Amino acid sequence: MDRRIPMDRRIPVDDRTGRRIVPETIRRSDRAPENRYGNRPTMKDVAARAGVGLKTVSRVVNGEPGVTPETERRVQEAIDALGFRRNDSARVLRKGRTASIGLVLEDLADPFYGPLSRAVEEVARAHGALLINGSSAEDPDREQELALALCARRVDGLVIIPAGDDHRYMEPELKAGVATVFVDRPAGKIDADCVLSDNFGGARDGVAHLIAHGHRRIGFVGDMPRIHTAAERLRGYRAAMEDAGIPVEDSWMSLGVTDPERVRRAAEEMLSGPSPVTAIFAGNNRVTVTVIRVLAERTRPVALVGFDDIELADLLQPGVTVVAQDAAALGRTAAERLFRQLDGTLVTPERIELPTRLITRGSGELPPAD
Amino acid sequence: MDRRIPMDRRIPVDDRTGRRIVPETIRRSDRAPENRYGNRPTMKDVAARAGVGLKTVSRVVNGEPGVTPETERRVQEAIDALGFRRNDSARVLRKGRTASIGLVLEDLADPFYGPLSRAVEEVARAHGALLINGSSAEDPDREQELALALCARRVDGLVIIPAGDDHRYMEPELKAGVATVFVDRPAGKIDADCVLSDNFGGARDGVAHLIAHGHRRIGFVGDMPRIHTAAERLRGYRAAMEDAGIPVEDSWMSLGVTDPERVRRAAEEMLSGPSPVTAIFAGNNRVTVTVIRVLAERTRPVALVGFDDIELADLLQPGVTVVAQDAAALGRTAAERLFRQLDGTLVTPERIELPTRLITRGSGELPPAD
DNA sequence: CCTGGATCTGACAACGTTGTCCAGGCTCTA
DNA sequence: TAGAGCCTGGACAACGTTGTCAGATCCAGG
Repeated sequence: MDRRIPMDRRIPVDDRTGRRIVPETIRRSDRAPENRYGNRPTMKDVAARAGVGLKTVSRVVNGEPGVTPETERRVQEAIDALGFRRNDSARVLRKGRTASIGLVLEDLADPFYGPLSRAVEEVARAHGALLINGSSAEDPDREQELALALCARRVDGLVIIPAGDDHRYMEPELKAGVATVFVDRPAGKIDADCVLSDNFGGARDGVAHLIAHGHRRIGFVGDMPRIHTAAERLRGYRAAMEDAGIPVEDSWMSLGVTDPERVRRAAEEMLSGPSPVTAIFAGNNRVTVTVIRVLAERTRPVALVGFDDIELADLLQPGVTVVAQDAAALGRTAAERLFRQLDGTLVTPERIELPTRLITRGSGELPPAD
Repeated sequence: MDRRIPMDRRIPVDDRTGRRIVPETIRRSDRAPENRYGNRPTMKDVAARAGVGLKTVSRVVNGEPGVTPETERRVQEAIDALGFRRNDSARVLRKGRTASIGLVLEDLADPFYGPLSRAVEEVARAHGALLINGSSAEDPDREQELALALCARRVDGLVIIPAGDDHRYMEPELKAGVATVFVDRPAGKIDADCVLSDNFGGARDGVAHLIAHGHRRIGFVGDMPRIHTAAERLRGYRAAMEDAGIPVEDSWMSLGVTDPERVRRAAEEMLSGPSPVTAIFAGNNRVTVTVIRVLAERTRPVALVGFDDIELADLLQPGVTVVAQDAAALGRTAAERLFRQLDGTLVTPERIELPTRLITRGSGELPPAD
C-alpha cells in the first residue's frame, strides 16, 4: 500500500510569500462582487475584514463561547462597519428549524379574526417564532394553496382557520412532522387538533334565552350549513326549540345567505310573513349588523340575540344581547397547542371546545310584541 | 522564509492502513439517516427513486423544458409516491429572492389595521409573494427588533407602520436594497417612501365642520403628540380654530391620554370646567368610542366628530360624524409602491398623502347647547 | 458510415450558514 | 521540563436547491 502523501494533496503555497493559498477566497474576489441580496456582506466578508476565520464570526454572531474578548471586539467592529446581518435563510437550511409558524386566516378584515391573529402572534413571539400569514378569502382552493406554500417554506407549524371541509392534502405534511392546529372550524376528513367555540351550546343558550323571555316564533338567520360553525349554530337553534316543544316553521329560517342585501330581504320576510317572528337569532357578526339595521327601521320591537360580540353593541338602543366567543382565547389556545406539539409534549389529536358567554344588553330581553 | 509544508498540515492518514481519513464522509454514513425537516424527501430521493439525475427532478418541479414526457411521468410518480415538496428555504438561498414581504403592524387587534393588512396581503399575493407580519404593540424597540428580524429572513421588502420616530436602524438595509415603505406614519430621520392619510387636512375639516355648525368651545382629545398622526391632527385642530379666530383654551385639550378610564375623565373635565366645551373632536377611533360612552351618559347634547370611521357608527343615536381614512387604500398604495421599488420602476422616495372623507351622520351637526 | 445538429440528461459548483473535528498555544502539575 | 489538559481559532463538509456546462443519444443528410 502506498503510504506517501500525494503531492497534489498538499496545501498549495504561494512561491514568493510562502503563505498558504486558499483558492476559493481568491477566486471569489475577482468575480463581480455583486451577490444577490442587494449587496449584503456575508460572514466570509466579516471574517476577512476582521482577519479571523469564518467560524469565529459565526461564534460571535451566535454568542457561542470560545472567543477572546479582543477577537470578539474585532469581529463586532467588522460587523458594524459592514452592516452585516446574518442570513436566516441559510441558517434555516442548515439548522432545519425555521422558527416560524404559518397562519391561514379566513379574512383579516373581519373584526373577529384580528384578536385571534394577534393572540397567535403573541404566543409565537413568546416562543421566538415569526408568523407568516395569508387569507383564504373563504375559498377552499386558496386555503390549500396557501397552506402548502407555507409548508414549502418549511414553517415549523401551521394554524389553519379552514375554509374547506377536506384537509387530506395536509396528510403528507402531518406525516412529515408539521405541527398543525385547526381553529374556529374543525379539520375535514383527517385526524387533527382542533380548537373550537361551543357553537352548538352557545346558540342553544341564546335561543333558550329568547324562549325564556316569552318568545315562540323565533327566526334564525345563518350562514351555509356546509360551514361547520353555521351547521352547529343551526343545530343549537333547533335543539333549543325542540327542548321547548316549539315546532320550527321553514319560513323562520334563512340559511346560506350572506351578502347584506339578501340578508336584509330574508329578515324582512320572516318579520312580515303569515306567522311573523317576534325574535331573531343572528348566526354571526355580519348578519347581526345587518339585522340590527333592519330592525332599526321598524317600529314594532323585535328581540335579537346575535352570535359573536360586536363593538359598540352596548351603545345601541337597545343594547345588543350576544353570544360572545373569545377570539383571543381561541387563537392563544391553538397556538399553545401547536408549540406543545413541537415540544413533543402533545401527541394525540384532540378537539377542544371553548365555552361561549351570553351577554345580555337589552335586545334579547324584549318581550314578544304580537 | 520557511517553505516547508508543516507535517501537521498533511491529510491525516490512518497509521495502520495508511489510507487517508476523510472524517466527515465516513462518519456521516453510519449516522442515522434522519434529516431534519421531520423526514422530508429531497430531490435527491426523488431522483433516486425515479432513476434520473437530480437536475432532471428540478426541471420537472419547475416546469422547465427539456424533459421527455416519459421521464417527466416517472419523476412525477416518484414525487407523488414520496410526498415530496420542494424546500423553498433552499431555493431562496440559491435564488436570492424570497418572494416574501414583511409587514410590521402596530396592533392587529385594532380594527383600523385589519383592512390595511388585508390590502397589503392582496397586493403581495398578486405579485406571488407571501406576507410575514408581526405587531410592534406601539413599542419602538419591538418595531426595530421585528423589522430587523424580517430583514434577516431576507424579505424582499418591508411595509412598516412605525411605532418609533427614529428609523436610522434601517439604513444598512435600505442600502442593501430592501424595498421599504412606511405607512400611516412617516419614517423618522431617514429618507424613505411614506404613504399617509391627510391627517392635518382631515382634522382641520372636521373641526371646521363643527365651527360651521356654530360651535366655538371645541375640545380635542388626542394621542401623544410624539406620534406623527396625533401631532398632525392636533395641528389641524389648531389651524381650524385659528382660521375662525377662536383662541384655544388649554382646558379644552387632552393630549397623550389613551387608556379608556383616563380618556373618560379628561372628557368629563372639559365638559364641566369653567368654560365647558359644546363639541368634541376625538383624535382616533379608540378615543371616539370612549367619548361616545361619556356623552351617552349625559343629558346635555354635545356635538362630536371622530377621526377614523367606526363600525355601526350610523346606528347610534345620533349617528357619529367622522373623518374617515381609507385603511385599505393606505395598505394597497404602500404595497404597490413597494413592488414598484422592487421592479426598479420607483427610485426616489416620496411622501404620499391620501385624502380623508368627512361622513356626516348627525353627531357633528348638533347645534351648540350653551 | 460518418458528421452535425438538436435534444435530453446529469455532474458539479455555488448560495451562506452551522456542526465537527483538529491544530497550536497556553497553563498547570508532577 | 515533559505531559496532560484546557482554550481559541480555522478548515471543511454538510443543508437542498438551481445555473452552467458538457456528455450522451438520436436522427437526418452527406
